[in-house]
Amino acid sequence: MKREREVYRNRIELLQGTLDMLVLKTLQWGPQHGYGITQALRTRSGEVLQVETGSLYPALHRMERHKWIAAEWKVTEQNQRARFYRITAEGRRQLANDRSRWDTMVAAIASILEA
Amino acid sequence: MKREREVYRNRIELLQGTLDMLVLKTLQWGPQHGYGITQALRTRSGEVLQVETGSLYPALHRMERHKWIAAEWKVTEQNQRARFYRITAEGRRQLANDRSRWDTMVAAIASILEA
DNA sequence: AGGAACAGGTAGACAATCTACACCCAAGGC
DNA sequence: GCCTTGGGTGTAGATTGTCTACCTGTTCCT
Repeated sequence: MKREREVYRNRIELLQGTLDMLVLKTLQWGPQHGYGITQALRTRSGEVLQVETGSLYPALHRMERHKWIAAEWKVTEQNQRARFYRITAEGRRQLANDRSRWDTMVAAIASILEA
Repeated sequence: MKREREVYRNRIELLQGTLDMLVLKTLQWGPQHGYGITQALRTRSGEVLQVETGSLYPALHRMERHKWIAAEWKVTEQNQRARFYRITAEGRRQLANDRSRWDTMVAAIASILEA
């Protein structure tokens, strides 16, 4: 287990399967590019969530294939080209689904931990 | 992704890495054998958490190797031989650690989802 | 004799994530 | 002109926990 490493870092590996939900949620705030998503998740979580590029980009491509998000090349405020993603209607459905599953699971775990 | 399956079942695959924590917590209520742990988690979570034997037994063996739990063959009330596990001091430390990480992550996710 | 429930277990596939790279561009300093 | 820093996208390969789908054996009840 990776958890045996001496230094614990707050990678989302602990919550495998929640990255998609987090990305979809981020895109609900407005279109964003990969780098921007990473930063948004980091700052909005109080520096807790660190998404690796090796996790993020495959996830974005996967979600694009599933048509949960749609992409477009644009130029950033820094005048750099970047791939902007926006959430689709299907993505919103997926997000609602993920959230409901997440809430159920967290409640279930809580009922165990607080027993 | 496994999540593409039509029927969603509440397997802990969604929260990969939390099984150890749940098992340790269960053992804090008292020594228990594998089959009993599965049932305890299922009933105490309101039938939400379904731990597969193919996940549980490898996890138990892993945790025994790490000395988080210790095992002993005994006979159940049903007069069947079973391997009873109890949590060790190291296991309690691990549990505290896991819990703290879990709480941090859940709070971080919540801060994203509720933004 | 047969079946349901109890109990432990494994082999092999799967898939998300991580580590560690590579590449390109823009802006600013010197 | 050159170099560094930060922005931005991406992949290959390894790791690893979990799942699916099996198997074995026992006890108890009818």
